[in-house]
Amino acid sequence: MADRPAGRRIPEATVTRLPLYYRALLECADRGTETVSSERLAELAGMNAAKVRKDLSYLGSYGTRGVGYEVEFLLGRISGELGLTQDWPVVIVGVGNLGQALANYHGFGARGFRVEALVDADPAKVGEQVGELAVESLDDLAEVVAERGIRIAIIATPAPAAQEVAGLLVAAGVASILNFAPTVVSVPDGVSLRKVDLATELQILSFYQAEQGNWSGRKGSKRAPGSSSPVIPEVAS
Amino acid sequence: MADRPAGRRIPEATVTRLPLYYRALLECADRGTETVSSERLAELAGMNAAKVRKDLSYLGSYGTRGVGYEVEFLLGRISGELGLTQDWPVVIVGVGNLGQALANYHGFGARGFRVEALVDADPAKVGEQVGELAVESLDDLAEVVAERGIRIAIIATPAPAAQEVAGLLVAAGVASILNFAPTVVSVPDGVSLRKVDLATELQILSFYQAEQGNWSGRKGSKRAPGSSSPVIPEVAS
DNA sequence: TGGACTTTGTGAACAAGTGCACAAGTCGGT
DNA sequence: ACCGACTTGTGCACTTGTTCACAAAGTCCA
Ligand SMILES: NC(=O)c1ccc[n+]([C@@H]2O[C@H](COP(=O)([O-])OP(=O)(O)OC[C@H]3O[C@@H](n4cnc5c(N)ncnc54)[C@H](O)[C@@H]3O)[C@@H](O)[C@H]2O)c1
Ligand SMILES: NC(=O)c1ccc[n+]([C@@H]2O[C@H](COP(=O)([O-])OP(=O)(O)OC[C@H]3O[C@@H](n4cnc5c(N)ncnc54)[C@H](O)[C@@H]3O)[C@@H](O)[C@H]2O)c1
Repeated sequence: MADRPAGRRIPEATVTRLPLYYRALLECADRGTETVSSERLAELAGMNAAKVRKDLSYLGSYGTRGVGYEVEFLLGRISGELGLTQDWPVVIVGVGNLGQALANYHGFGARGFRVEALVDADPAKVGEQVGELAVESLDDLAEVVAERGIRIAIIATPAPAAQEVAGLLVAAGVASILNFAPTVVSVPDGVSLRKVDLATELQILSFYQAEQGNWSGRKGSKRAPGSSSPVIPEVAS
Repeated sequence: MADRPAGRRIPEATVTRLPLYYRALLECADRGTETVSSERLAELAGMNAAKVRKDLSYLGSYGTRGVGYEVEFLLGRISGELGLTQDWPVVIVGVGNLGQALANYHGFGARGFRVEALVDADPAKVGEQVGELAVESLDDLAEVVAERGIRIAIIATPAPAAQEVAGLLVAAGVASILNFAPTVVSVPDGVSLRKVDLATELQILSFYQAEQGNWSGRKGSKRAPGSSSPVIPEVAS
């Protein structure tokens, strides 16, 4: 009923699912669907209906009983909450194998982000053109970040450089970091850090693989084994 | 005390952390450290000591009070649990931007995995050499998987192809899939699925960014905002 | 207008995960 | 032997997340 979000705090688990709903809703919108039920949305997002409803309820009561949720409206609501009403400029530090793949990826734009700068420490790489951007020097990082109002950074350097780079980024004013280097990076309080670690993911899969056969039916649930956080909570330095 | 693991079931949250401890222990081993305390290990893994101890206790009681854990022994114990005593052959399906970066990545070998085959649907790509491997045809997927005893696959195709590819993989005998395509993929019971979604990660960061300033001190904890699961539990089809 | 049907929103039970705090071991020195 | 310093292992309280199940609210149609 409350048309106002009110002062609730959105649980962390819910936040991690909002992007999923967002994606599912975009699909609906593309198809021209006007409204979705929690059931349908759950199906599209690979989730269950009760969870969807509870999650959405944290944003306010925007559903209509007997009907469902208005796709366009909910999209606006979620993108507002996620801060996707604008395109965020992003800097990628470390333009190697992975950094280049990310730089060439055109899937970010559709999701609220724009790779705005590429930075590398290797003088041989600086000046090189990758897609529509030229690689800039690590020495100019602070300048690049400040001038273009960059708040979000992706670290794609080798592990040993990651912590140092993170420090530079924070000093330059970056407040959110996505780290691909397989190492623990700490950042001061007030900075968000998430990480993606391929080897870790594979190892988790490997664990359940090793359990093969006897994991199925675990706890009687139909839940697939590999789940939850590959991203560990990072504590302030 | 118990030298035997006994019949405990390792909690999911713990499983996702074992690779972290593993990595931290490898560092210790490299440095020649013989034993680590839970405190030290926690520091290296970006975790807290109590959690480390509790997690390790699920593997059995392998610490020595007053001393800590024997690095080599614990490494063996964890790699055993994670099934890393052998190198798992992995197939990458979709050799585009991302697939190539992954194929060229030499960080897997050090962590118990070996990219054994590259598969793509594009005839123009088939036969192309990427690193030490030649790209093979999607038509030969089943054969490739079967012949080389592949159990783990990485999907790096465009989103629309992901579900179909997953189906083929499962049919071919793959039991664990790591999906990079930003779409929900379902697999039958008995198959593990994890996903990595860049845009989702960035959106989560964006959420906390939007909250900037007022999230700090949330609940009085020092915890950085971006945490928990970017990987949602996938349910069997 | 009314009644059958659909779907939301949420309280409450349950399950999982986290962190504290401390007893119980272990060690090295005396 | 004993002591003091140190560190594990874990019971317990607490927090967070998930699921159920149902009343309330709305639609649709006759
Ligand atoms: N390539 C992959 O598929 C892949 C997969 C998983 C994880 N990773 C991780 O991602 C990171 C990058 O991997 P990669 O394969 O692209 O490595 P890479 O060696 O190809 O590229 C690293 C780049 O970082 C640059 N660099 C080094 N130190 C730097 C610094 N201090 N500041 C800025 N740039 C610096 C190097 O010049 C190089 O261009 C690594 O930590 C790797 O473990 C990569
Ligand atoms: N490139 C990135 O940095 C990046 C980042 C995040 C997510 N992703 C996701 O990873 C996936 C791959 O991205 P990309 O940039 O490498 O795309 P890409 O277009 O460069 O490569 C996709 C490859 O998959 C192949 N392919 C298409 N259909 C196939 C099928 N049915 N079977 C096997 N192969 C098939 C294509 O021939 C192509 O070689 C996409 O889903 C993308 O959204 C990519």
